[in-house]
Amino acid sequence: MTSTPLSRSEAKDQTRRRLIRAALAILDEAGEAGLTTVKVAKAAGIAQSSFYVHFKDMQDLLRVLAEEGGRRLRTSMREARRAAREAPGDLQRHRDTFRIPLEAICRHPELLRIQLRARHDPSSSLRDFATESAAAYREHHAADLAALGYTADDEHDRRRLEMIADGIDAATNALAIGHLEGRYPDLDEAADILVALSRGALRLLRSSSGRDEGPRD
Amino acid sequence: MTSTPLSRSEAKDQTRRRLIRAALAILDEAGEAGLTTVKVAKAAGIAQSSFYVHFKDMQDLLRVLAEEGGRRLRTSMREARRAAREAPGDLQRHRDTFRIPLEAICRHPELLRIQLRARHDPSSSLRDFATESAAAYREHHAADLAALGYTADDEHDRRRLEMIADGIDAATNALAIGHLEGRYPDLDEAADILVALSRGALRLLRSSSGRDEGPRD
DNA sequence: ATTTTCACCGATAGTACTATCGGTGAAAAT
DNA sequence: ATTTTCACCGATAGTACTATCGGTGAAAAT
Repeated sequence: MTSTPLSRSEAKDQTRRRLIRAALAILDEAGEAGLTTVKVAKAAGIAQSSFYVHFKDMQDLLRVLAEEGGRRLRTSMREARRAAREAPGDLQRHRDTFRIPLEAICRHPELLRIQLRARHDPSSSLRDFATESAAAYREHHAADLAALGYTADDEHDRRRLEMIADGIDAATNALAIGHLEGRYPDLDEAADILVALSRGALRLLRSSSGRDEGPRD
Repeated sequence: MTSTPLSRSEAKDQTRRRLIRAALAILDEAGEAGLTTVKVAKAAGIAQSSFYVHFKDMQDLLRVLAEEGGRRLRTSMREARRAAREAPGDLQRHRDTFRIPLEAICRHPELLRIQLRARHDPSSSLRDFATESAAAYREHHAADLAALGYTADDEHDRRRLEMIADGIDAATNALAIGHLEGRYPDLDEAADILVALSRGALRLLRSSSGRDEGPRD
């Protein structure tokens, strides 16, 4: 009701944000194939041709979405890891290590869905982004494990760490999606499963490392 | 050079198979968005309009591909489980339980890729098929675990079994894809990781079941 | 031998979308 | 007060694809 008189650049910026928000929603609901300048512009309340005032073409918008989404996800995950480090007990800490990423995914499920889809779609403009994003997350997870004291001495060990990180990440995504689909109502249960999975894998590393300096889990 | 004179129906059947084969290849290379009657017909060596002699529309072809792919995957997996049951030793048996599905995936990677893609793509005609397929595989895996003697008495236990199956399946897919991408050259290493992951999870079940009749792993 | 069937063809109308262009009015600059 | 800028508009040419239609010749049926 209190209509603020917007400057021209403020108004343009608002329109741009409306376009991005509309695009994310359409991407989530209709997929990349359903994302057209017609739909995005209409959902944002402007003419189709005005789309080009804000973006060079659809590819350009997708690039922006990828950056935006990547930034959001990275922020979520960074917070998750920080929170996990600061958590109190040992079991609770370990559980939180998985619970918090699960929650981060569930907070913006469309970002994961869009990434998972693009990851295996050769026609997707977001494919490279999704691939790099998955690699970064996997390698970061592996580095975390190495930092916890698990062996990463030679090529073979490092590859094992990476495979474990990869497997756990995939399981995390699968359980988060199951939760979103209503199959696993309790995220704590899901976190417990992930704790158990990772314990099994880490036991493998410790037992084969020869020296027993691996951390308690 | 010895040209067999084909009957009309034989020739039609060959054309149909060429269309299906071409469609699978295009689907794998260009995604569902790149799958058009123009490309499929051209790749199969017929006129675009002749596509409609064999299929009502693209949707119809996709339905056939889904059935075909599902049949192939089910056959692969059934063989895998049978072979795993018949394998000799205990460790080797357990490793094979995972190695064989990994190999099955790597034999027809396009089927997995197509399924993974469709699974999260709301615009995909194959989405329902992919969802059902994933559910069937997950539930079958969970039933296998239950048959091995792990508790599945109440709702909670059954859900845990399903989550474990879900997580392991996701990890299996992730490692198979990593292998195909050249990151994990040795499938045995990947199988070992999966064995370790599943051991951790199954330990969880046994320890909480109260009774110690769970199988050795 | 004659007729019928049908897999395939080229042409084409219809649909959906992209991206450009000239115009407009209000904000911003002068 | 006047000029310039520019976010947005409607119209439209261009592109890619779908799906139908009438025609053709060889296989199949009679």
